[in-house]
Amino acid sequence: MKDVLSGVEEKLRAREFKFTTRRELILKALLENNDKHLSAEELYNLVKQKAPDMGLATVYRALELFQELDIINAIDFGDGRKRYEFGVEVGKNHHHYHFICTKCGCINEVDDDLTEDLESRIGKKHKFTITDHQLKIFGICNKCLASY
Amino acid sequence: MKDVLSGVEEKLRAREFKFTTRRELILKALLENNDKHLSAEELYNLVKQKAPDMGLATVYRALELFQELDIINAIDFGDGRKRYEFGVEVGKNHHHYHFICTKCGCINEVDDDLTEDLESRIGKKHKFTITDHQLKIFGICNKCLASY
DNA sequence: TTGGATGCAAAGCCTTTGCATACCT
DNA sequence: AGGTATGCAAAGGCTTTGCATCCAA
Repeated sequence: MKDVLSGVEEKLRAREFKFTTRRELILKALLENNDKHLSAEELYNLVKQKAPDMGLATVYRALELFQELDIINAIDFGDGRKRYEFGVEVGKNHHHYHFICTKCGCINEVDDDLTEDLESRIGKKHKFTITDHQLKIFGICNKCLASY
Repeated sequence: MKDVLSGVEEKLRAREFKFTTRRELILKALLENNDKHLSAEELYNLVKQKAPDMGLATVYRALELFQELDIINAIDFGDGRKRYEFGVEVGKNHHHYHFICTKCGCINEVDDDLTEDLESRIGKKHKFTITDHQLKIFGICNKCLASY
């Protein structure tokens, strides 16, 4: 976690952005909830507990900046808002996918090397220059299945 | 194309929805641009040429209905609006993915059986009940590569 | 000190909704 | 005839932006 923080700090400074208290708070909240795929507003509510005068716009601006620096990615799970997760460079397993229950809407992140060579095979076959991929699996989660 | 139209008509009638002229026009425009991943507004502009008094709300309502009947799927390519493509039941190759150029934003749909057994392997491994999947590949398209 | 960062409120953009009217069955 | 479908305009929800103020370097 410390590594990530100082890594981001470096990245910011390298492009003459400032490593402010607000940005650090936002980053920490993201780190502590890495698995939850927070939306901007959820993140805002979390950070507001530690900095009650935080503005929602600041959260949006920080998220935009972090995306630009390839620190986080935005994903749309179909609920009309963007959700965020850390990118490959920040220790996120590149080979994971999201299992989305179409019944209750829950999102499970799964690490699985089944997708490991998919990207390279696709790259070779089609001569694409691939930088990343994103896989969503839709279905019914075990909890919902059990409640039938 | 005729098959799809009458198939949808059946689906609508089965649930006591009406197969109206407007819905048919919208469906046809979707079919004729199957590969373009139209947004609601793009679709609206197309259909408006044939029915100038068409309202944007009608397009949205038709798209919502078609989704509910599993005729089309909504996808977010990161440009802040939903885009639509036909679902598996309407002749769409289940094993395709989208290649999205992070430089120019172009979207290429690729049919490729490399993903064919991925779903079933994941299903077996994790005991999920899978109904569908969605794969996005990000990178630089050939056109952008060439212009460096 | 100085330009970027932030809070607040307003504006933007895509999408949904209410209501009166028009249309399909 | 009766209820669904539609057009129009207003409202909603998420996100971005303008501006004055504040803060990191």
